[in-house]
Amino acid sequence: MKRSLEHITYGKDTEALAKFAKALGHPTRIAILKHLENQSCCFTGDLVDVFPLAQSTISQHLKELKNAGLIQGELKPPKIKYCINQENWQTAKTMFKDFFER
Amino acid sequence: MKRSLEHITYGKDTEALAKFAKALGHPTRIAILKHLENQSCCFTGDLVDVFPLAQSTISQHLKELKNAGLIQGELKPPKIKYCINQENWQTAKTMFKDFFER
DNA sequence: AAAACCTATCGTATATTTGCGATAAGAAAT
DNA sequence: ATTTCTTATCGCAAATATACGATAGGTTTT
Repeated sequence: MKRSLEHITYGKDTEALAKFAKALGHPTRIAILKHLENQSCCFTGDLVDVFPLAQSTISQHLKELKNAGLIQGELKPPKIKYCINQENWQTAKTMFKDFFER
Repeated sequence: MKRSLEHITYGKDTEALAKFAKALGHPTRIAILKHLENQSCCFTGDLVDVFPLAQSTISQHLKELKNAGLIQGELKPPKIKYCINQENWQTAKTMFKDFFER
């Protein structure tokens, strides 16, 4: 890349929406979230059993969802319970809604 | 990648939602769509003037949005008028809404 | 203390995305 | 017919994403 351009920035809302969308832009992550919607919460191991993916791969997807703020992990030794981050979930919901409503 | 796994497939809706989300997962594409929402339609050249990106880059983003079905191009020689694809827009809107509603 | 269990992280390989300039392709105007 | 205008596509380079196995880190159990 010859990105000499000084890193274009957009409005805060534009960046935020793109970030959420990016996190949702992989079928595995959608599936994980749908699973979380049903269970409300679950452990990493549960997902490893459900999906034909390596444990490290699942962990990586969870990390991205966490970075995007869509989920959060609660230490439940020796496991980690992942839940949907309600606050950010609502934010994302509203942002998508407003975006599509025009 | 050692993707020996025979290409995991998910439910149709999961794949479709991920595809929409992926297309939305870049700030430039969000910005383009927001622009289209205001103007309802516009030409490639308009966008080249608005964004500090090469014409080829804009064209590529438009291509991805078109592939995702979010926009459509109408031949208006010698230009091409891009508009939001109303039908798919509604589909996407509903899919995101249903996804976030739980 | 050692073993077992669960999850994150590292290192690596490959695929995809993003961006650019250059060029091609099409129609309109001269 | 040539030039001009507009957009798409090609070829390339760099960054990012995706996936895996191996390993590390932390707790609990034995």
